[in-house]
Amino acid sequence: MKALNKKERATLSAGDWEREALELIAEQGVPALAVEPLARRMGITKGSFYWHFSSRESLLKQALDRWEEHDSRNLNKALGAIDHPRDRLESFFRRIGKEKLTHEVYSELCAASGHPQVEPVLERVAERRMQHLSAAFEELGMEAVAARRQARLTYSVYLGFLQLQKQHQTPSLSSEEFDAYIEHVIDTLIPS
Amino acid sequence: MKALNKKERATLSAGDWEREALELIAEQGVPALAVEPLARRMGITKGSFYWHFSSRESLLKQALDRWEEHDSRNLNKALGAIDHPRDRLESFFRRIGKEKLTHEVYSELCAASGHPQVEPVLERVAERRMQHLSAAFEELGMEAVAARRQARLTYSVYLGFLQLQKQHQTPSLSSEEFDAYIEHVIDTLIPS
DNA sequence: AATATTCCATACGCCGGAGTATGGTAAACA
DNA sequence: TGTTTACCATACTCCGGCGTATGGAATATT
Repeated sequence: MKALNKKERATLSAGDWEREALELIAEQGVPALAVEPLARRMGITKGSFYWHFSSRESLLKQALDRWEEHDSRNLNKALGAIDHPRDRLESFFRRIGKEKLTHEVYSELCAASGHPQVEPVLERVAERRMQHLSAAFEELGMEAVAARRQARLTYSVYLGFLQLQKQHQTPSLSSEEFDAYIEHVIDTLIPS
Repeated sequence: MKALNKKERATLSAGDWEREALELIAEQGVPALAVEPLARRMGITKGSFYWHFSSRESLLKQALDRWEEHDSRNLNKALGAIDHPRDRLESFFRRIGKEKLTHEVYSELCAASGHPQVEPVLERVAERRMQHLSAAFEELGMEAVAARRQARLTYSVYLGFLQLQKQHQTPSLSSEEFDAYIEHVIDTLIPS
């Protein structure tokens, strides 16, 4: 009865709030991140929240920081281990299916790209990722400028896919049509 | 003094409200579409609004209808006149620079793709446009399934470009780099 | 054991937008 | 000219989120 597993903590930490905030963002978007609804969702009141955070803004900032760092580490871990650049690029697309929460959050952040807190995060993340893509294309023998263009194009495809996914206009992630599409995308964008 | 040009109408119509609503959406997004701010922006009070519309929801519906129809006519007018499918596809991308308001609205609609009123509009519009693209690719000799895939890919590039544009991570529309990028996109996506 | 600190609940005031009610004014109409 | 009718202003109520204040319970500290 008094055993506190990590689901029924006796007390909450700031990290708990941040994690829940990210889940809420993933589900309902940045504008839906409100203190009282979030508290209700956690079965608690905002009296707790304002002990851990000074404002809604500060929660958003912390949560975004956490997400960005997590995403950054993820990018290096996933792509840093792959030697051949072609495999790295391929993995970039195939990984859309995995890391669901992270991608959902990113998708919602894109939808809130006007928000002053969100904007700089989006810029840095996109820049980092395109840098990775660009480097891979250079390793495949492309000129710097051409590689950068190809990286932008490739990243656009990724962003467009996320958008179509939110509109339910994309084949199911577990269908053969999805695999065929990915195949097609890779063939089109990645030089052999 | 009593000459009523179309800027200083003696009285407002529902259409006026819809047009202003679309401009506001283009500037600040769907969530920013609120009755009182919109009224203030028009130098009037909401007493007028609730005479023309029953609710905020109904304004949004009407405005979206207007936009969708305008966009649909636009699509046919712009692409229907072009004979060769390659030119048609090329024009599809080059037209991003023109029709600024329409594209800005669309961009904001994409950002609000979760909204129940917006969702069906987005679905229909994307479907219509991809249909056009798909048809053009078929005319260029592709199989139906392949053309459809290529259309989805092409449209994803378009959507991704809009997203990057909102994040200010795209070359200026009037730069040579922009032209070069478009060129690159066309070369990559459109079979010669 | 007494005190202090940590964490949370409750109750407030403030603000901004939605929608309603009611009244006013000017143009159209009879 | 008197009276509708169309259009708009003003003044409300209601609601939901933000942030504050204050008090209570549990845990740690001395």
